[in-house]
Amino acid sequence: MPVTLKELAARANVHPSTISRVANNDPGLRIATDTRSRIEALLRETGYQPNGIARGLKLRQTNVLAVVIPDVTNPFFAALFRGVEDVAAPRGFNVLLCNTDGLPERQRSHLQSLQARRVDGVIIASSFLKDPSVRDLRGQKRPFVLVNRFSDDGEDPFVGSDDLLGGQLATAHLIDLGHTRIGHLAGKSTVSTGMLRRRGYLAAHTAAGLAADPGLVVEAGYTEESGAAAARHLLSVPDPPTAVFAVTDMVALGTAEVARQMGFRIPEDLAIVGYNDIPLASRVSPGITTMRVPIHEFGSVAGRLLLDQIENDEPAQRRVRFTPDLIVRESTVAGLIRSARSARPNSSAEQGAPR
Amino acid sequence: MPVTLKELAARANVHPSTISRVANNDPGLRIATDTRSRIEALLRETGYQPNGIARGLKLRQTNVLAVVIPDVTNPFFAALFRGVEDVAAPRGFNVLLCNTDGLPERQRSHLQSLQARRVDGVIIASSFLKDPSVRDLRGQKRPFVLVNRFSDDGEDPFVGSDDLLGGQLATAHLIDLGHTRIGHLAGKSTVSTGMLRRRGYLAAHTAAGLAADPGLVVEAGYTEESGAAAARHLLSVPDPPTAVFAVTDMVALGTAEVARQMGFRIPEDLAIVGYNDIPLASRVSPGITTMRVPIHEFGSVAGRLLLDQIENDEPAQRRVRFTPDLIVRESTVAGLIRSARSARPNSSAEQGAPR
DNA sequence: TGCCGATGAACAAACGATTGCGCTAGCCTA
DNA sequence: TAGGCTAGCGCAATCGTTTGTTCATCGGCA
Repeated sequence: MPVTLKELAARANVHPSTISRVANNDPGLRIATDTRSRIEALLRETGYQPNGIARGLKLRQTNVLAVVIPDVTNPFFAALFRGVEDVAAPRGFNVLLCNTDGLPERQRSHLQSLQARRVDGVIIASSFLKDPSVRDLRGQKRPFVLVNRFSDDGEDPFVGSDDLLGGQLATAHLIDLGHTRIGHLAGKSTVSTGMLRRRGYLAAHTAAGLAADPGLVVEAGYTEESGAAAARHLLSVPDPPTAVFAVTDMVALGTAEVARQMGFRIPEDLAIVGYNDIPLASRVSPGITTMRVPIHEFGSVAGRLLLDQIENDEPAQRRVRFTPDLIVRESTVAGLIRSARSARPNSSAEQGAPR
Repeated sequence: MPVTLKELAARANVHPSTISRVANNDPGLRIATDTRSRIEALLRETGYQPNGIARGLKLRQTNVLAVVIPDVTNPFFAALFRGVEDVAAPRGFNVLLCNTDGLPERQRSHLQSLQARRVDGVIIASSFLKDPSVRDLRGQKRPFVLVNRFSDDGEDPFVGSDDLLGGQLATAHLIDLGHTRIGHLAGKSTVSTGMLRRRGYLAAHTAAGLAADPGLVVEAGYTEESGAAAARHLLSVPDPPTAVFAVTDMVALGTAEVARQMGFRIPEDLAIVGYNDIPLASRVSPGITTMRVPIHEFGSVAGRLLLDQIENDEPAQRRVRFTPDLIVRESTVAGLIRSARSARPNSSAEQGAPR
């Protein structure tokens, strides 16, 4: 059992409050030098660590953040989390990780538990456009930041990419390559990324004077498995598309796998574009053309936004949106020179800037 | 600000303790039915949630676990974490995630912070053979479980694979293929996995009556980058090996990349075996031959061991070791039929059993 | 009527820290 | 020598729960 203030006080023949002030380096504390050194010696000797629970109760601050994501085994969310922890740890915050598997019910129960725990702030990367959980959160005083997906078109603090533009650029790339029958393995229409990227897909068609075939848009979810299932469906229609824009790289990977199984050559029979540029996208063969977003930065910026809210006690309703960059690989263009430089994320590449 | 017991008590004209007992469904509580229903209505109406901090202070239990790993963007550790959370969440525990990047100093500071926070238990996957942090942990009363790496040959609760056997099987596979000059991109000798897999590598040589060339063993760390650097080194010697056993799949991936750059064909000029069978191993081309271990189960078993310790308040000094399975892919054997079945993790495959 | 046992709920002491305020010396000054 | 100032600490309330104990009331029974 760790030592308490009371025990130390007994050993030093002073009142607990005195120890507390010395340990916390209370500015403006008037204390005799010998008393202070006696106490400091005791603190060192015992390695006293204040009980964080008691401290939290008194100070109404836990120094704990929480990150709520669909699934940390998805590399996108793992990188996101690192971004958060990298800014939180140096500031003395620990971070809880909650996986929802995309289930609203699990998200709700996690958020409820986090509320009971009185975490100081929450970062949510699993929100829906209409999300009771987010609405509850707004009602509480608890600071939060949405990442990647926003909710309700609200004015909540948010960090993510310009998904409308991203969807448009991805699709325009396929149009530029001469494709006219372009499919879309869409995200859920209940999720902002799904809605906006799909809208971008349509906008690119309009801008090019092309008519998008509604039959070529199928909802594919966000996992590799659901993507594969949707792709199997899409590629089985009588007149299949010659190219697809997948809402995420994971969906693109599932698609590539299914396409290969069905005898499509990539990119000759089917060109594929993904989204996010997760590390996997550049490692598989063929490399997946994708929209690069600064994933780690999503996390670190969101973390900073959250910590500023917490420490300055201000609403800080900022919204940060990064512009995604098209990264062209072999899944859309055959015969690319696959050098390390072009195939792997390149740190000197131009990153989208907040605007 | 959430509602407190005291406020509810005022509204219901009863003492806070009465509310508490009703909320907690205190068995053996004698209470008038109308009082009870009045309180229950109030609880429902206000959606009362006890303050977890205050609760934790009183009950000396936080219902928080912590997982300490090198880096969650490494898919191995991400899967491990999921295993933990999947058993912790249903039991009402939240899980803190701490990344150390393999630095003892960061591990120490994390563990100190976790101690201050009074987490109920810790799972460590980043321990060293001689690890002051682990020794400190033994000194505390705080339950913990080591995963993947153990420490000090101690009797700490542990979940991992039989690394000696794994190293032996991996190397024997290369010997079986006819290789006689086999390199080893070793883990750190300060880490149990590094030490044992290297020992297994040597044992396989001995068993086959082969002499291992000490010049072909280089320490490669655990990241792709450090693995690549070590591989560059190893492959530059005058008489380079025709095969290597890499301590992890990440190191194997770095090796493959470097080998390709240096003009080695895989597996014709250089065969590569990894360890862990992370999802990436089956997705890259050529697929990486590796030793499969049940990663998710590492986490879930460790979580269960830890929770049992916490809830039953017993030491539960169990050690669980899984036997790894050799998964052969194209990085050691050319011309394999790359079907989905053989290239992707197969859930019906025989998993190593605890022994 | 008087006593006893249930019954129903209040009381109060924790848990371990933080912090505004009050108290007691000692010293200086007038 | 009395009064006041200040340095150096102690006091005690507080954060929100939990839980052993006590207390009042009431009905029943002798």
